[in-house]
Amino acid sequence: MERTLDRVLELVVLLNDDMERDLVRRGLTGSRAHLVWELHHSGPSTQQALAEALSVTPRAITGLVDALVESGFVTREPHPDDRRATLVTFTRQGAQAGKALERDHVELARSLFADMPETTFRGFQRGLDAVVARFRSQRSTMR
Amino acid sequence: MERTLDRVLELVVLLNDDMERDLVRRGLTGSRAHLVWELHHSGPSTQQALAEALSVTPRAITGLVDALVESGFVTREPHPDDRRATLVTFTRQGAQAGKALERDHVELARSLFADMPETTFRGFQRGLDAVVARFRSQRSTMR
DNA sequence: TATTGTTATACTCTATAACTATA
DNA sequence: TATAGTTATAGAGTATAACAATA
Repeated sequence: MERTLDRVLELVVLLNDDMERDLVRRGLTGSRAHLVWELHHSGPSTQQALAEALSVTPRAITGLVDALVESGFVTREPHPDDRRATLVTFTRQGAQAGKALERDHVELARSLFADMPETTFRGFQRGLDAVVARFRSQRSTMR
Repeated sequence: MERTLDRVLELVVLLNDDMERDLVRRGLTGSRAHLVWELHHSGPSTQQALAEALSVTPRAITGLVDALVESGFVTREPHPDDRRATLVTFTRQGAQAGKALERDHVELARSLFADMPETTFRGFQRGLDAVVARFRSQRSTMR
């Protein structure tokens, strides 16, 4: 079982490195890409909403948005109903980056699983679901 | 396939959070724990060797070792044959932490897989090996 | 009063570059 | 010359706390 855990941890490293390469190519860091990814799926969002989505303090979002504004991925637009809030919004470049990340994601899934024998893939899926389910239940027990 | 990749990425997050909790309990950060883990498996090491093992610059090792010295996990001992080098060496507290990490690791493997049906576990192993093998070959192609 | 986002401050991890002591 | 490790400097990401503007 330990060997299997080590193999999982090896996969984590390989995945992180691979995804990081894609991001750098797109002019993003991991944290900024996470924000772009969130914006891509949720549309224009308040920084508060982003803070919750990324599980990070509002202060950290300020920094990430500052960086993404400067590099031309997003703008801060006034919130129509709440003058305290801003809506972080894609520029054209940002929207393109969001779509590119989506494509990279699909491509990664394909490159990992596409030519894997059907039964192997099924077995992997089943075990994976079991592990995640077990983890989730442990976690909800802890709180 | 995308759903499966998402599930893998969910597992990555769950694993990171879980391991992070263990480390904090032991008074370590992720990077420092990585160094402790390496020392636990390799014994007293030069900072150069640690830099290569952690895939990080020597400068980063200086910082990590400084922090671990200050918190009482390691000491810098003179290298017997090379007066330029230092041997980063466990204190008693550090050695205990190394063993504790080892126990946490075994415990994690158990909690993940112990009561998983044998066939599910086998299927998971097989798929996992296939994914990692595919990743490794891709990577070696790239260099 | 509560919420949104900011400034102020600090810590961790990392990198590059210049330098010292040794090999 | 080359190597081991340091100082100097910088940048990214994160956190807490105090604060301004608005709800």
